[in-house]
Amino acid sequence: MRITAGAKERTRARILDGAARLFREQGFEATSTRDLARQAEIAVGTLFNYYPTKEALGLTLLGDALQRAEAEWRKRRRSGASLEEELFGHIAAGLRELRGDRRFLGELLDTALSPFPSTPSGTDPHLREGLRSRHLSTVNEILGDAGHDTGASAVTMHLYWTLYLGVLGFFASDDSPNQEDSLVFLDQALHAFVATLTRQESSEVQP
Amino acid sequence: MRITAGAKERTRARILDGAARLFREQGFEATSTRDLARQAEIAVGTLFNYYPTKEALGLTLLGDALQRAEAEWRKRRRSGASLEEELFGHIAAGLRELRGDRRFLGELLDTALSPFPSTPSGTDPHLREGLRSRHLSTVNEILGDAGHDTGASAVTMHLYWTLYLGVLGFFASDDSPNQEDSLVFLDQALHAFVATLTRQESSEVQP
DNA sequence: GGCACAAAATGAGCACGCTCATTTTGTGCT
DNA sequence: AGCACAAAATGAGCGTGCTCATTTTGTGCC
Repeated sequence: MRITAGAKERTRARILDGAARLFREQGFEATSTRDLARQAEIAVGTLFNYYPTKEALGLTLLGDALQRAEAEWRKRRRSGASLEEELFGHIAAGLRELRGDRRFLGELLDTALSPFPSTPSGTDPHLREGLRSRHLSTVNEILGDAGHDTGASAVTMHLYWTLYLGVLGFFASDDSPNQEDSLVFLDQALHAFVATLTRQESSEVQP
Repeated sequence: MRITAGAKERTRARILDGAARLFREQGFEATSTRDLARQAEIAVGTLFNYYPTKEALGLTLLGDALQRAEAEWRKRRRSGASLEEELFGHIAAGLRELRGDRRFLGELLDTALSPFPSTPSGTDPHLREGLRSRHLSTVNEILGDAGHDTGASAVTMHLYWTLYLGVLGFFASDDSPNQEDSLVFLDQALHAFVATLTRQESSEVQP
């Protein structure tokens, strides 16, 4: 049972590594679950014993990358930055980490990361919601540090998430050598967000 | 040949009507192409002679609705409104028209209407780009009427489109009886857009 | 009516993501 | 070693969206 557990971990790693390779090389749609199974040297059925859907596998890869990015960002974080600069730093760290996965990031954005829980189809809501809430809780932390309301209204956080996904989408399709356009877009999106945020709060106080 | 052309139009109408019914009743994903063919009393192959993909059929339905909405909006339009009010009126007209299609609108947003031309998979880019450019050209018209730069930067228009899709997504998942929440979100999104727009333009003039 | 011929309709068949009844494997006990 | 038994692996098979070689239909001409 002990040794078996180790073997399971090794299989899981083989799946993850193989999927990362294939998704990067061929894209998400172009990689079939049969391909993924062959690459990990297992049967299709086994693949689905480890990850409930192909999408879940893709989202796991992205989620891992974003988690590494956040850890890195927390290490390098310095105090004294403005709200916009803080948000910029956090998001930019994520983009840096996702650089190699740009291609299939774009494909997953369209199918799996819609801003709203509407999608009645496949998409495991756990992973998507996990990504979303992990990101938003860090954003709330940043807002709090900058002296803003934490737990801003649901509508406001939806607006943030919409803009964040827009940034990711732009990033995924940005052909400029150093993703400079993405950073311009990010800057613009953040300004838009902060502008409405401050308007919300000032109109809250005076009736 | 004359009579045949009429028959083709009638078949096309049967497909469209049937699809509208089924998509509304069961949703987009839950309606199979076999269902669509049966409803129109044709074979699957024939269905694909009329529309290249199931998605194209869905997008045609949405596009038609938006076109009706725009015509209606132009009729009722009154001069003297602010930029934000104008944009609000235009978008709200679209939402009104799409009210009955909210359900499958949400499903299509996720798969077919991504803000960027990244999607390498199926999705006929013609229809998506058609929807996008038709909407954006009206927005540019409104911007021009309000004395702003027409043909704003690509980045700015991407920001607009991101926000617009966010509004549609929110709308599609808004359970409030009169979509009041959607209008709140729309208002907030538009304020965000106009705030960055005016910042862009003021920083353009003074170096 | 019969013929020629393009346009349109057809449905068997493909690859896909995913399922699930069956088989194989690894372990503890005797 | 042999047995019992749960956990894991397996791949044939299902319902998708979509294709394409073949058949059917509608028309103009004799």
